[in-house]
Amino acid sequence: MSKPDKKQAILDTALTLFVSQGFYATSTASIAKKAGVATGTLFHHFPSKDELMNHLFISIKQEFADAILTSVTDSGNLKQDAQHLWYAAIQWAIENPLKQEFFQQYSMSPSIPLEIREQAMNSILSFMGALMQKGHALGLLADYPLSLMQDNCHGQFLAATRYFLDNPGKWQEPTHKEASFAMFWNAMRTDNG
Amino acid sequence: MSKPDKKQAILDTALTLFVSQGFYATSTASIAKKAGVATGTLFHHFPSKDELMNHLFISIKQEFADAILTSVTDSGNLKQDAQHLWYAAIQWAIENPLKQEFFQQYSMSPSIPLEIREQAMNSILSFMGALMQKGHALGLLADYPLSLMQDNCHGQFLAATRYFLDNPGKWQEPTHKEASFAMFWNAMRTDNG
Amino acid sequence: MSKPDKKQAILDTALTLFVSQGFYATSTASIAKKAGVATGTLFHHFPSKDELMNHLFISIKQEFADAILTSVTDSGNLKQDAQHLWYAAIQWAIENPLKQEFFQQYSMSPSIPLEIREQAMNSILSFMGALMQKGHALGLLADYPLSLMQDNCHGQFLAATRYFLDNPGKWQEPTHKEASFAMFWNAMRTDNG
Amino acid sequence: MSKPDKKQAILDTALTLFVSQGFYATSTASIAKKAGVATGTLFHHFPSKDELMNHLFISIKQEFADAILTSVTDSGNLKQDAQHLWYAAIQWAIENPLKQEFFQQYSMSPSIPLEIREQAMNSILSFMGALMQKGHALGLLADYPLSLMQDNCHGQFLAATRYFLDNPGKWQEPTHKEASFAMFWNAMRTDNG
DNA sequence: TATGAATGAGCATTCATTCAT
DNA sequence: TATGAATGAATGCTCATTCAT
Repeated sequence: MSKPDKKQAILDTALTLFVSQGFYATSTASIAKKAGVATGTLFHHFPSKDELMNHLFISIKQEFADAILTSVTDSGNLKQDAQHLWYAAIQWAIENPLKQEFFQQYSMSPSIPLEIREQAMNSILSFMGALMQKGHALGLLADYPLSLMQDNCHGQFLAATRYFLDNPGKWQEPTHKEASFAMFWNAMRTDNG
Repeated sequence: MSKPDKKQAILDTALTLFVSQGFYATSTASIAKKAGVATGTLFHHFPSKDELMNHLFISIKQEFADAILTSVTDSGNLKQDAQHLWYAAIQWAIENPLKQEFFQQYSMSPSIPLEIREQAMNSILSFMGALMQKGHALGLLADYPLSLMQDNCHGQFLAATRYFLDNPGKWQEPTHKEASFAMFWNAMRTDNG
Repeated sequence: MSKPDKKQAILDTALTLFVSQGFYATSTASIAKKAGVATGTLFHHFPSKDELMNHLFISIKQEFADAILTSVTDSGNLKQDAQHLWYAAIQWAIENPLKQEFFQQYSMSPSIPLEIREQAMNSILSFMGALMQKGHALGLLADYPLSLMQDNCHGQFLAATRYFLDNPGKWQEPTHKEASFAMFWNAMRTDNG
Repeated sequence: MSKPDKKQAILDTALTLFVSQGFYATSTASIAKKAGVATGTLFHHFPSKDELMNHLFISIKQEFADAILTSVTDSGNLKQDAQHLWYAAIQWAIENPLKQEFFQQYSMSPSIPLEIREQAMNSILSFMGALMQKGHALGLLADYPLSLMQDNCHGQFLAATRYFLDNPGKWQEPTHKEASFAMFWNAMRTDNG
């Protein structure tokens, strides 16, 4: 308690402020102040404001990836596995609203170098890609171009989390929860799926 | 008479620079210089950099809304009408890549006041809402919560344009074009749809 | 009425704004706007903002000088003549509060070139000087250094108008009115005065 | 340890430049440059140019108030005490010509918020008020309205310092020095005074 | 590791003034 | 005489970053 890990305090504060005010509207001085450290301290831990941002982006993406990877199941029923994953992903978003908001805001923003953003996306999407190919092979998923499907998948995920973030409580209602997965699954399945 | 229309030059340049460098990384001086006007001229036409941004956002949204409204058909076949609209929307995005990119970047960005963003979104989404209710009534569209469907719709649209913008040429290939609509439609249809 | 003399409108507006906001805080654009003319029009009538200010300063001083000169009497009783003048001067200030305020603010301000200010002061003070010498000669006024007396005179005048401007209504009360002259006169008189 | 006291350098330079060029004609850049610090340093110590000005105004007023309060005597002879004070006040002005000039220029200027100016004036004038009431009680001072007397007092003080500042050397001449007090005293005394 | 005063390039914005109509 | 769009130098202020302690 006497040493509340200043580095972590900086990261937490930066996350909050970047989300609520935007990257450019948040000065390093304000982060330091709100985190209870001196301005110089921020630069001891992160070489620059940009690096702080990148660090945040990468570690949040990693946290998310870890969370859903843990939830991967292999029941032999692809649809059930997909549903399990879909729910786990949205669950994470709802439990980590700040981080999800961060993701929504900065996944497409020029505030983060394209290289970093792509790296983060790929590690998640490639994982989805594997699942899709499995679905193709089983004849459960339609034979659409793979990367189109990935982008669609990502788009639906962002839309769903946006919806449940903006309408807290709806996630508890099975109607809404199940509808979100139904749309996701129907978009890609074949008539067999 | 010569009407060099400096105001339009400023808007065009701002659009290009905001998209390629981001809002904050683009100085008003650089906009003026590239547009061939004096710095003061920018502020003669727009009270502030923020207002210039808002003006851009609102007018581009309007342009888009106008473009798809023109494409509305009523053939008696809802699916065909929806397809027509879907293609028209993506067509517009492909023909106006800069404006579409602008939309992708700033639809969720704190660089634009929430109020302005919501206003822009609503005018488009409410229009989709009407179509969906019609689909519900005809038993063609699944009975999911309306605003969840709207968000999903928007998410798929963003994903599709992202895909076709990043992969120019794919739009010419019927496979991709049709697949994009198929996913969109299947996400929402009933077994009758 | 159809031609409300734009030049005069500019002067009137400038006076009001210079007094209420200060010279530097008043833009030529705001003067023009409030006067109901175009920005260019101001510069047709006055070569520059500074010249407009100088014009204002000189003409107001002239107006004041004219007003008190008109009130000069020669009753053979110097004290009565002085009182008459003192009352006339303060009366003018009370009837022209905007112009008096202008004087208070700019008589010492670097917003107006020293040369202009001195010229304006001298024409009034030299007139006072003549009166004082007369008083000396008659043995009614003390034999203090002349320019010290002039400065004192000016200082008391500014203080008195400040007081009556800040406390409107007091001028109607003989106690206050007479006290103001009494102080003025007693400051300079001899025991015979 | 070397303590270059940059803050003081900024204050000193600002005082000099505000007096010689005026507040608006003095850029923050020029203050910083002449003070030998970076532009940012000025804003590190003062949140804005206006606050720098206010700080200057308030601290100079305080310095003056301190100086004359130190000179207060109570000999039992009110006139002598008043003379002592009058001389001390003018003495301070002559020893601090820059600060006195600053006072003359900005005591009535809209460059400083009315609130700040009044606060500064009151702390000094209320002190004078106490003396005057004592004079009334003793029958030495005329029974004029108190605030009229205060304003008169202030006006004579400004006029006197103006005179001795513009005519350096005269302060050494007893004639002038004594005349300045005589006018001041006679303006307010009764025949007993 | 931590501090915070100091830096100075960079930015949005203002505004007196000009000039083609 | 009147207009108001256009100009661009000048200004107050911000902020990421450095460094002596």
